[in-house]
Amino acid sequence: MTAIEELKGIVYKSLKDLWEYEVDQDAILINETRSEFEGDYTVVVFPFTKALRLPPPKIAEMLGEYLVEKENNLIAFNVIKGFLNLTFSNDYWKSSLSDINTDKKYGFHPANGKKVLVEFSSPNTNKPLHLGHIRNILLGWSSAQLLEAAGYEVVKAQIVNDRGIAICKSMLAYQLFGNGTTPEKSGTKGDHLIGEFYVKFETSFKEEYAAWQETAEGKEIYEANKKEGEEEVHFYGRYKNTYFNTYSNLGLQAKAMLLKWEEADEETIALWQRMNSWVYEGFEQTYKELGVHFDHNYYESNTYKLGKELISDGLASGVFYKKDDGSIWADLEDVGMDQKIVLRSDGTSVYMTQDIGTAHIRYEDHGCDRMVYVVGNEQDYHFEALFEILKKLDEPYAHELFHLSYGMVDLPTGKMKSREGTVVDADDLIADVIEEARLGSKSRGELDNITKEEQDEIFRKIGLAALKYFIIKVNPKKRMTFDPKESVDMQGQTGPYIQNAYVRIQSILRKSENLVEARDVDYKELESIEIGLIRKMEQFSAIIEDAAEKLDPSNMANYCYDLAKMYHRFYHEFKILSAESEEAKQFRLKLSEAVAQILKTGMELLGIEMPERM
RNA sequence: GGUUCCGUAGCUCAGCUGGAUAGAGCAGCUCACUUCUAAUGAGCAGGUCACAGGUUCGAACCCUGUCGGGAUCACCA
Repeated sequence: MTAIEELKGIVYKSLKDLWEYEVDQDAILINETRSEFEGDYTVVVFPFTKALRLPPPKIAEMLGEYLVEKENNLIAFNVIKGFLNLTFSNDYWKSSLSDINTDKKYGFHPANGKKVLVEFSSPNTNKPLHLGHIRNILLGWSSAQLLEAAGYEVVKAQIVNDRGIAICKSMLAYQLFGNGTTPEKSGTKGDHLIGEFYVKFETSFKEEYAAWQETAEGKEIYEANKKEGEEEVHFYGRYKNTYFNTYSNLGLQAKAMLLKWEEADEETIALWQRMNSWVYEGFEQTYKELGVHFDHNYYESNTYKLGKELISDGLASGVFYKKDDGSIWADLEDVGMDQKIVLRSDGTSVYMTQDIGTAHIRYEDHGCDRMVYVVGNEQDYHFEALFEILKKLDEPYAHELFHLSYGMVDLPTGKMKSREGTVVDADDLIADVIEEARLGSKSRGELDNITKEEQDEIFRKIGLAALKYFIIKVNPKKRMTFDPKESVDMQGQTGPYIQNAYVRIQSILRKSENLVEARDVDYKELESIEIGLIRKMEQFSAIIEDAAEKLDPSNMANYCYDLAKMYHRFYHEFKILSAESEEAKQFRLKLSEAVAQILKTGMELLGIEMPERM
């Protein structure tokens, strides 16, 4: 229970005692008192005026008197208009600080007996991870951590899109141009190697298409199918898919390969497994660098058939209907959407088919009360439809599904486009920020007398903190601009800034000894910033709850920054080891220790590690 | 065009279920290291919260409309 919640209960009871007024709990609003006023917490009494038929200042005055008289922890109040500012006793703050010091899991919520599955990352196996995946992974990971801290049992899952035409393109290009190379032979990370062949396919296809456009057949098609006044460039751009499916030699081969794959052709499967295994090795390395892992991997190649059974069940029970051409559809018009295809006329599965099957099997595997899908907002409509379909299918978990929909990541130069080669590669980005951290640290010389291994570990922590914080601090649902220059910044509102507050505290704690419990320290006159820090820390639990509930880690990121900022200011203004008295020193050491603890646990929930020095 | 998300300082972002004079960082200009880590702190400057109405004691926040931007509306994922 947080201080504010506790206070709410007291106000509720007081209103009843004083005026026999049973207020709606939600109507009680309590904030931290703004710094320009005297007091710690502020009760807003405007909402009570109507029921009590008294002017706001009068209510505040009476309530204030009553509270101060009744509550030992409250020692003073003042009223400004409809705001009742309450001041707490020093003993209260010291005891609150001790509560933090003695509970390593301060702010974490007890288990609530519910299980939630969080799906994130969900890569395709035909190319390496990029900046967009990083936002996804960081959001998924930190949301999972926050949910766990909020009392849930959490399963972290990814669905690997390991089959389909895309991977066949890479496979074909490898057969045609690969000369039997491997990650070892080429010295290229597995996922990057496969990505190269994917690109190779695309460029070859483009050449083939361009040549075809010059042929008699190409011209003929253009003349016959162009729209009124349509230029060649525009027409051929639009026609690309049709060309791939009907005329392209490479397209034909890729599709043949997909067919062979579906027929479980031995040679094709062997190649597919071999190439995918390279990709997984590559992904694994990137995940490790990012400090994330999964409890359960699902593979599209294993689950895509499961959906089909559910579709035929749904067809039998009238949830779906079949068109004349054999394709199967869901009618969602009763919930304000349109018709959605769930199975192609040739009986092969679409994205939706697979997702229906995956949701089902996950529930069978884990019995989750909830499932969270971390997927970009370009798929908002798809998930809305999926959730509706699962409801119609009467799936038991269907009402507890959430799409953590996040905005695209733009570059200062505009959108990331793989076709234009403006995609920021995840591994490159990680290497860059670590290098930047190394340069910054070297110029400071603070780490000169520790081993190279220890240094490297610290550079990694600092660099990744910069990168991760830069992305996580932004509200997930917002589209964000990723400026590579700013992402390696280590000053101001950044990960390293927060780490620095922690490191400063560790440095002090290394030089101190014999810490005494804060509540036993005979320290009388707490500074307002000292109280401010404790007040801030008291919110930690509420921030965890809020961030978990809203699936919004940026909440926690901003909180950690606020706390670090306040500590930096405190650090500058007051001496700790050479404080004016032994009592002040003891108190401030405990205060610093608590701040370090909250910063560390808070940042860990975001997947950001703290170095002991920097 | 339908649906949906967004619009806050030059730039990147906070701003709680509506609460006191809208906050940070970056960039710019000052200042503070013989001192517990200056990856820091203090200060200056910077705003028609896209616009117009409405709801109310009170609106950046809620409602309606307008303008601007993104996404989506595939037998793609």
